[in-house]
Amino acid sequence: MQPLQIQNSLTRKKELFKALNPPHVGMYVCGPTVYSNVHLGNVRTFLSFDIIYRYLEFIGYKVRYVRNITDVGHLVGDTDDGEDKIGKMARLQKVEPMEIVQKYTNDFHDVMRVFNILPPSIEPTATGHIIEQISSIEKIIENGYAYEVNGNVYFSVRTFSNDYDYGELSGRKIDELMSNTRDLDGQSEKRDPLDFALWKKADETHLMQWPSPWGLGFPGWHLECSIMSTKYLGEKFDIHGGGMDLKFPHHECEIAQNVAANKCESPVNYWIHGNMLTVNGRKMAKSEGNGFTPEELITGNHKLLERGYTPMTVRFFMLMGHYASTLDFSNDALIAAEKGLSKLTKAVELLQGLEPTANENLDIDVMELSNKCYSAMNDDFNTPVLIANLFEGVKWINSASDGRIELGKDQIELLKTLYKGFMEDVLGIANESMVEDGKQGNDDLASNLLDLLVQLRTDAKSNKDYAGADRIRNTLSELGITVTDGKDGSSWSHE
RNA sequence: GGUCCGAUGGCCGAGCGGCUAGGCUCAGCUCUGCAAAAGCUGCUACAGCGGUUCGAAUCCGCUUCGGACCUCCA
Repeated sequence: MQPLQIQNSLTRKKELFKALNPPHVGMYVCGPTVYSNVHLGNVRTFLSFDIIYRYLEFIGYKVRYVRNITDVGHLVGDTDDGEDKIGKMARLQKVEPMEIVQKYTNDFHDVMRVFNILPPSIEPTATGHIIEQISSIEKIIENGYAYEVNGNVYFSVRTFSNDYDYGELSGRKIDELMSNTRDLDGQSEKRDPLDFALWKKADETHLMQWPSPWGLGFPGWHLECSIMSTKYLGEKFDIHGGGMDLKFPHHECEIAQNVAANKCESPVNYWIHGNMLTVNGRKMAKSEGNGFTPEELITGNHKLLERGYTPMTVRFFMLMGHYASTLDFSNDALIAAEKGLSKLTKAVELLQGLEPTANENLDIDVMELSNKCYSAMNDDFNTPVLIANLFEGVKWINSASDGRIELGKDQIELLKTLYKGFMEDVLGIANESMVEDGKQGNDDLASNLLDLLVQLRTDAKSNKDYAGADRIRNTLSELGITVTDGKDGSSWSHE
């Protein structure tokens, strides 16, 4: 097994990864609240954990990857008296809450597929685990860390912090939190402003409600993740991930709930937080109005976009930065990524047709490059360094293809293994034409015609009819077909 | 106000005590009928000011600027 180092948010240190029960790994990632379309910032987080999932599998772990769908309990606004997000959308659109849930779950899945983000092993929903949440609340009350008021149940942060460490993940001190608590309305029921809701009473108008020992109501937002991670991964598991913005209070509350319910130690060994996607230096967020959807990005139909970009370009762009750093979105950066990706994929295509020479090239050490690729990923999933390494190999492939250097059979085979493994399996860079081009099937005729045109142009060239040759190339170029002369003749490609 | 991050060449973005990633852009060259592609070469940067060290983009302090969290957010 590779010596994998992970930056652990809990300890704020880079640590050697040790699975609790190798080769099995349990990983939980906070999924979306399905009340609206996901935007690109959301995609970045799920992409980051897609890479982590892929790499763990790649180096031989069997990962049970749980990523939830939040379909109830996430409230709108500042206080615990806010409306449920799903319920609000249902009311506004005059549909059933479950229609909202279904619609945006579908959208989420579509987006994940377009970006080649793998589905998790289990994708549980909050509404599917109401019973478990209720029994967990009962346990927390029984253990003395929660109390009921008028059909609402609150977690007592103060009581909990007398026995355990509240704030270990986010580095908060409970007294500082106290002094910084804002004065909000609607918190009179709570014994302490820091307390948070485990169960909320539903009034008659509330669209989503379930019976409970405390009357009709619905579960608090933080609870579902505690429940579902425990249910599918156990009281103690390996990795918990999510966006940086969930660290506090969401993840902190999750830990507290787990500990309070099970009287156990900290439930997660490695916490991993993905950083934000920014626009002009500011976090992309719905509230900022600077977020855009994957569809807007692909079509280019947005005021911040000069034109559209393919999903793979976006995926590659995001992987050129480290998951734990903020990444700033810009047209220039996307264009750079687009060109870089094209260079990389072309080289990989060339690699497939490379003819080996009799002897290995002693100046080129493919094994060393391969080791460098592993090292990069072992160092906290450093995809930018991995990509830099992959570009090293691109030079060899292109040079070999141009006949400037020679590569032996073993070297070519090793390169193929390397690019298949790291490009496809780890980075998840799929062949774009295969992903987007469903219409390729009926292109046989066009393809044959193009071959003919390129042949005609080659004939023209050998007759030194350069004007004719250029006319064919220019006309095709206007149609989006690029004709390229190589040492083995001319070829065409379609953007 | 509190807590915590960050400031790297024309742009994006790694590195986090010595060995000066990578991509994109730009310029020159090679190849080519011309292009394109590819290859080679060049543009040799680490916010500012102090300090520690034989040696600092990397460690420490201060200053300036930016951001995140503290409230829903991936």
